Amino acid sequence: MKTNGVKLDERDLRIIAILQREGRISKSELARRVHLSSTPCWERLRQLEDAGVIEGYEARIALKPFAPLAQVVVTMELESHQTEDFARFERGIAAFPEIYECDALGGGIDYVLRVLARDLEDYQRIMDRLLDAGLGIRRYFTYVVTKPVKRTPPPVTRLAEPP
Amino acid sequence: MKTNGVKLDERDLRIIAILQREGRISKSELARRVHLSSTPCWERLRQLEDAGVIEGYEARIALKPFAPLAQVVVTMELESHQTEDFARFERGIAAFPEIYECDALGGGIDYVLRVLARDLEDYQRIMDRLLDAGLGIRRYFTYVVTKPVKRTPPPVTRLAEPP
DNA sequence: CCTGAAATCTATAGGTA
DNA sequence: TACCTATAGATTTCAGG
Repeated sequence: MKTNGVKLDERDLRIIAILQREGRISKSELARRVHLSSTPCWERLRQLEDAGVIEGYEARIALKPFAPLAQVVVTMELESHQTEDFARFERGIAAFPEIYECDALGGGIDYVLRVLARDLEDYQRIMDRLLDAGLGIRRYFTYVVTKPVKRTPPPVTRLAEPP
Repeated sequence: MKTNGVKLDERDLRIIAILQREGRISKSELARRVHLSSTPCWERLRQLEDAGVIEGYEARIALKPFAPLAQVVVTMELESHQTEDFARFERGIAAFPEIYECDALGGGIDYVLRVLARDLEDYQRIMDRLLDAGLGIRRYFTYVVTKPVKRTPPPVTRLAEPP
């Protein structure tokens, strides 16, 4: 994947903004929206995909039909902060499909994770397994999601706009 | 949107799992993968969309090409916890496109947000505007994302599997 | 960046178990 | 009800200007 030196012009940004919200729009409709005929639009799209700017496409699935469920935000602190400690932890959580998001943070918390479980008992079982996995976790805090409030695609195209 | 009383069988779950990772797969290829001819597969897909199980489709965009940028996780506590206080806050953040995720939490933190900014100065300007918006914010903590570690679609289909 | 056209896909009609 | 085949029309992809 090569993403350096990619020049994104207005049209590329518009293509990106549209696909962030309508990932399954037809290519001909997309071309219409950005005022191009289908070939050049298609070529831009292919380049954006090949360059890794567009990483992939995902269906967004409602959680409601899968209820009951527990969506949990977890903050974590490691015992020790050597490079290898972080690496071990990060390798470790890869093996937990229930942990579907994880970011390393600066500022007093080492990691924030998201866990999807059937209920809190299931969540606790997952965490017990995680703690038993020897990943050097010092402590963690559990916050159950009580209500999803807002969710949009990351507003990346704003970053390219004038302040 | 009606999502109650939706019965999801093995094939629906398989369709969902595939579309979570390959949102732009063609319907004929999808049918092949779930061992159906295109018509019944197409009908299932339409029902999943109409029932709101599939909420939409999104392109996943790499952040790297938009660097420099600052991705920030923010935890928030409100001054007061009446229904109207939460409602005002939630209405308020809707007006901030830079805040692209927000969940209400149980357990000592009221909300966790994600903010995408150009840099930390830009982030601070956004937070200043937010604090000036009169949303009843008592205090907040800032955690800069130093490294995205893991990200998969929410593993919803696991919820329907036997423990 | 365009046109044009073959290959492929989509959406529907009509039929079987 | 759930699946199948067949097919017209739309879309995608690519060659050539």
